Amino acid sequence: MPNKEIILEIARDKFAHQGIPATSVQDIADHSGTSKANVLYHFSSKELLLDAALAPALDALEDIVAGAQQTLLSRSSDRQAFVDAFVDFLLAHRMSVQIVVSHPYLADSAQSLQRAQALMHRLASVLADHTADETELTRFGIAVSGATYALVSVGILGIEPMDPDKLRTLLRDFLQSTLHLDASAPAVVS
Amino acid sequence: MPNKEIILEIARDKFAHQGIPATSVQDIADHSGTSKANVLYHFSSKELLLDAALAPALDALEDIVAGAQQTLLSRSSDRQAFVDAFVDFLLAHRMSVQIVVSHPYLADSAQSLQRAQALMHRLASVLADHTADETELTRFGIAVSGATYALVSVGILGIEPMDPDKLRTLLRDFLQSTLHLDASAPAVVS
DNA sequence: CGAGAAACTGACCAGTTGGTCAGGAAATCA
DNA sequence: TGATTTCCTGACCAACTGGTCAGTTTCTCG
Repeated sequence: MPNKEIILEIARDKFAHQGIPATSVQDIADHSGTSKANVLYHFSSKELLLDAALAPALDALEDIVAGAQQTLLSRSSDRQAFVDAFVDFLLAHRMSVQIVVSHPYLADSAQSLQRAQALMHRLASVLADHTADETELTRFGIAVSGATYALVSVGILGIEPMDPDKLRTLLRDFLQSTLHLDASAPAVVS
Repeated sequence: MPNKEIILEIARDKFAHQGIPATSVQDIADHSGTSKANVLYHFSSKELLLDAALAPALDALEDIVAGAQQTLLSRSSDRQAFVDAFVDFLLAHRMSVQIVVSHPYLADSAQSLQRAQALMHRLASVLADHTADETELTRFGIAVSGATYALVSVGILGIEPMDPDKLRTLLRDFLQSTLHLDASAPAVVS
């Protein structure tokens, strides 16, 4: 495994668990067993390091959004598939998701966070059936943020992380009901 | 209005919107129209400033938790009242709530954040009917975190803050359903 | 008025931040 | 082998961090 990937792994972990501003390049370097100068040699700046760390997750999210946009989620099976894909995404990229969600205020100081925000907005629009309805958007925000919380349950409540399978089921049920995607098939066409 | 209160107001706003580590005492001083030295004269340290800023919210939460613990939420009306009180709390102290929720990783570096964590844990226990059931705890986490998100909807999605009344209704409905407090009255006694 | 307390300030401190740079190892390739 | 590129480092920089302190202004109250 190349050293670069290790640094990214550590960076994700630190950014997620200590917050971006509280995580110094020095810090990441130390835990990666290298020097600060080397980290900056590979990634030029702290911001670009963050961008590199979040890139895989954002690419994955991009795919999900594109997929949802294509099917328009009109059929029940489409929506079912979407939720599954989204939950898989959350679990696969939990660190990155945690980073993005817990730093909304840094959106204009880091490109990747801005990109993430734009993606979420697009996804919300699709889910809200292109109406950009205020309530529906907020509901989506609740669902995503809440689901994210479950991922990092070590957070506020200080409880231990759950069993992955149990978590996956919980998230699926939660999203299904919150997004009103569980019932038969309410009107979706504009 | 005494200058001290202004500083606390600014501090809450800055801590909530920029994050605690990214908000310097200098920053707060500037926006309060005073000097850094004066801020530290009143609050001794950044940490104690944070404690002072969060105190009102934590006191209010303490009351809510104590109330819930007393009634044990066994009657439907009790639970109804709890949700109402909790939503009122969220709306009244949205800045403080945002601060606490978005800085779980600083829990051991600030007393008030630790206290907040303990309070949430207590509340979760009461809601989970003293069973400390893993799933139920996580569900509570989802609800609180998700509801909090709605408060700061300027966050990820970059949408405008909602009309307070609409928001209040949305939060109430959301909590009711997520906490399974809406139906008649499932068994609660141990 | 005048004394004492409270509020407030600029200058200063040691430590840390992100970032640069000249140069040393290590790998690659002829 | 030697030349070149890639990887990596310590030393250094200006800017900023939280915090201290000696001294000044402003308020309070007799």
